[in-house]
Amino acid sequence: MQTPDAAPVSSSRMWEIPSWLLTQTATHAGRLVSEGLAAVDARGYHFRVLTTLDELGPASQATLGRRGGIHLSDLVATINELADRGYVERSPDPEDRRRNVVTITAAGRRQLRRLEKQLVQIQDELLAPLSPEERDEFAGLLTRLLRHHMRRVQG
Amino acid sequence: MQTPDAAPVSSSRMWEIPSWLLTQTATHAGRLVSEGLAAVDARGYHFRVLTTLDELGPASQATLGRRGGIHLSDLVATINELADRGYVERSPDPEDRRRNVVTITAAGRRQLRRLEKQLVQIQDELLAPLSPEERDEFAGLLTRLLRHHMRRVQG
DNA sequence: CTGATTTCAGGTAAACTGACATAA
DNA sequence: CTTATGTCAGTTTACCTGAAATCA
Repeated sequence: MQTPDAAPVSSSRMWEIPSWLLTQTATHAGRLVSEGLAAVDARGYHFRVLTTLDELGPASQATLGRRGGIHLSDLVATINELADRGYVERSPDPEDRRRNVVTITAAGRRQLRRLEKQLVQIQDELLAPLSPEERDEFAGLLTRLLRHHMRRVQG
Repeated sequence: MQTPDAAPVSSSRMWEIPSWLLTQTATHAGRLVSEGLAAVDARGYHFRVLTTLDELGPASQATLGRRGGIHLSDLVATINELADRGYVERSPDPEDRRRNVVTITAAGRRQLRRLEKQLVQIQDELLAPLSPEERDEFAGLLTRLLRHHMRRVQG
């Protein structure tokens, strides 16, 4: 048979479009994160919730959602998963009976350490081709872009 | 009532994680692209297929999928959508009866120009906080990362 | 009343998996 | 036989919408 297309992937024009470069690279990053966290039975939302809890202390779900950048509707399922695994506890807030107070457990803190360890490794894999200086530049540029667009949508 | 969380969004620790910066920024980019292309009744896959067709000339769906970075299963629906709008034509390949030959139409080329125009504007919105030199740097870093990870998975 | 909190039911785009019939 | 192609059905992740019940 003939193989009329030798090039493995991607029309040359797409490489000139930053939004395409960005979303494609993010897809690979997402895969690395998913796989790395799945190795310790977790996913991205778990880290976001646990690290926010570790930083803030016990918090309501609404607060966790805002600080962790997770929609409240998704938070319900995430908290369910974390509670099933014994990493958080959900109890009613006596001071405001609408609220649940979510608390990280000792097992949750241990799991968070595992997630952090995985994430350090994942960053290294993600940024492998870049020098330390370039990694800083890259993070700096992303931070500026992200700050700019966060203000535009839901400041 | 009290507002115990003044900060609008995102635990400080997440800002130190490049993969998080990357995927979050890509989410904003994806939103800009989706909205911008929806304004001309299109989505991301449409541009990828049309620009690849414009660059390669008539091609089989398998070739389009490989060059456009789209799974064959998703290509079927994308070609259906583009054919419904009169932007491409799908006809059997006489030389290989398994294949369809997909051809861009004149209307398809006009639509592609519209998509390109939208995308230029979108890039400007996405990269607004960066100087021209920084935009080049940013694209260069992304290109190196993407090339590296494309080889790792499906070289 | 308004407004905040939690929950549930659903919808999206993009990437992906598996299966199948057809034909090279 | 194996391999390539096109099609269909379905999953996953992250993000997002809307509605409802509860309560401040």
